[in-house]
Amino acid sequence: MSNSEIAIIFDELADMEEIEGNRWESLAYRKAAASIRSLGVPLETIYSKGELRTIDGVGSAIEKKIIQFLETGKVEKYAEMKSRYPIDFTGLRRVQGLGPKKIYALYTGLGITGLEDLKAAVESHKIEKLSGFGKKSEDNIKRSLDLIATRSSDRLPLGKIYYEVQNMVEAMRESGTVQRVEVVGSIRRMKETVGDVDILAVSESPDEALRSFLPQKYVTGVIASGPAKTSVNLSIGLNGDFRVFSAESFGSAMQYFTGSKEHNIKMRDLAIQKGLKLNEYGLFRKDIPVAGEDEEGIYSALGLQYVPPEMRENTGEIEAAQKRMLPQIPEYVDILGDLHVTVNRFTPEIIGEIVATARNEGLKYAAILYDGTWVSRGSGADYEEYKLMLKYVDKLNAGSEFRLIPGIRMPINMGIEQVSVPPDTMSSAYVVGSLSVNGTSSAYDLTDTVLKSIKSRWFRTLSLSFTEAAPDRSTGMNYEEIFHACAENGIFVELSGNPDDYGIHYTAARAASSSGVKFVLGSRAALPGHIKYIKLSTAIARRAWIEKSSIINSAGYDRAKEILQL
DNA sequence: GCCGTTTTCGGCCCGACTGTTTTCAGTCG
Repeated sequence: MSNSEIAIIFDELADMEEIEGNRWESLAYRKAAASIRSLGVPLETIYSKGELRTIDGVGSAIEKKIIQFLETGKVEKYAEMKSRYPIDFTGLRRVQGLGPKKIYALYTGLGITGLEDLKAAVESHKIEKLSGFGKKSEDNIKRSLDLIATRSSDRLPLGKIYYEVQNMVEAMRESGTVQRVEVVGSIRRMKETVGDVDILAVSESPDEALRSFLPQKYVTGVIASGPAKTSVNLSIGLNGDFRVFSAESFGSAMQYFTGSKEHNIKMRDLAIQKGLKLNEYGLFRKDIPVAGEDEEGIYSALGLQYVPPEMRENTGEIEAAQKRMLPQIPEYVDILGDLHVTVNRFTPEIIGEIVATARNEGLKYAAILYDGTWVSRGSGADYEEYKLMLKYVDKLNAGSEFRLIPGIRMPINMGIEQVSVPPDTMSSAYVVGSLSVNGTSSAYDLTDTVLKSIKSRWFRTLSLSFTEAAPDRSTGMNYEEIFHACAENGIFVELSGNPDDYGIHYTAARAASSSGVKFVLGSRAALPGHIKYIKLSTAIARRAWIEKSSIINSAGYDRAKEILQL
């Protein structure tokens, strides 16, 4: 029973209430669903502490439904409504342009209950004859269905598109037809998954700008085009929204389109309380602009500390900013080293490439982790190679400002008792204990394995990775207990934003910050070219509200070595 | 259905765009 399961139930309740015209109930369910999705802890845990009502958007009625779900696996009201609307809302809402009302119209008019029915109706051209729909609607539905068929999720991992989007924006800047271009939306917030690409530009002639500055090589189709906005299909597999604003409004436009939606609702509410009005064009008293040119001015005019984009999820950041108590999260330039670069084979060429790439990323040091599974095989060849690597690193470090920290990565389900190398090798190397969670083991077993290994203290840093790309890594593992054990035993926890290898979710990391645990950031680069993912790892720390002082890599090489006890 | 530093009742973000029902509802962010 995961949080996302119950979030889906509330989202569908929202859809059904909307069909029945109960707008506010719908809004309430929608809000509760979003809140539950952004929790870092299982609802069970919150329930067992009797704290369900502390969740934003959960009142007495929704609390009852959550309890009912946790205790019986069902929600009565949902079952009752669903019997009247036997429709796969979750599936059908993936289709662009279909909301609750249109889905209901498709159901009553054509008996469509899911994506399969919809596809059949499109193929037999029944949609265009349906009242409220037309030829264009049918074409749009068909296009969206084709897109859905090519992928399992409507969102892509940030790391899979981040760097291409940067290139695209760079091309726009070079086009010279606009004065300024910025990426906003979930990419600016560095959300783990991205549903679309939002880009803003400054130009005095918006019409012309919208026509001319889109780099053709990235655009595969146009969805909508108005005087202030153009929506397109991008070659990277997502839709892109481009908007043009004047310089006076650019800050408020950035603020508005960076989101999140929930953060903005709270911001507007705050503005109203102060007798102001906030929209994408500025912050106004009556109709006189108070702020809007830059984001800082808007936050400041509302009596808030500046909130970094990564924290804008309405999970307490506005309240903290009012009290000027936002944590000191690290800036991207504060991270001086990458503490997880994978080395499967040692050659001077590979090491040279790692050093060159890391320097290029602005780093001062990197930990190169040799795959330690050779230990269990007890074979000598790899151990000899590892020793060669140590010697080579010593030589390299002596003559360079850039430093390497040699280390070993060991699977943690392989205890220290199986380690057959001399103990001094283990104690002099930076040892990372890793566990890859594939979703087949039970949550209890996993928690137990991890706790046991933490207590045996044979590694310095815990590195968890997940082959399941579930958005909340809802394995049911007891992160709270794991992080507390880490803090108690002086073990660090690794955060990684590598898109090929899901690390600990930011919500789990944030929930753990009260345990006092310290964090290590790593790119988990398997190839030198992936060292750039250290930026995505930093983003996770920022989203998790982790203080710069709790991150080992924000220290320089000498201090970091000291902390790692090397 | 939720929520409260003017409220326990009466509000609840708001503007852009599309397509179709020729004046606006539905969807999106």
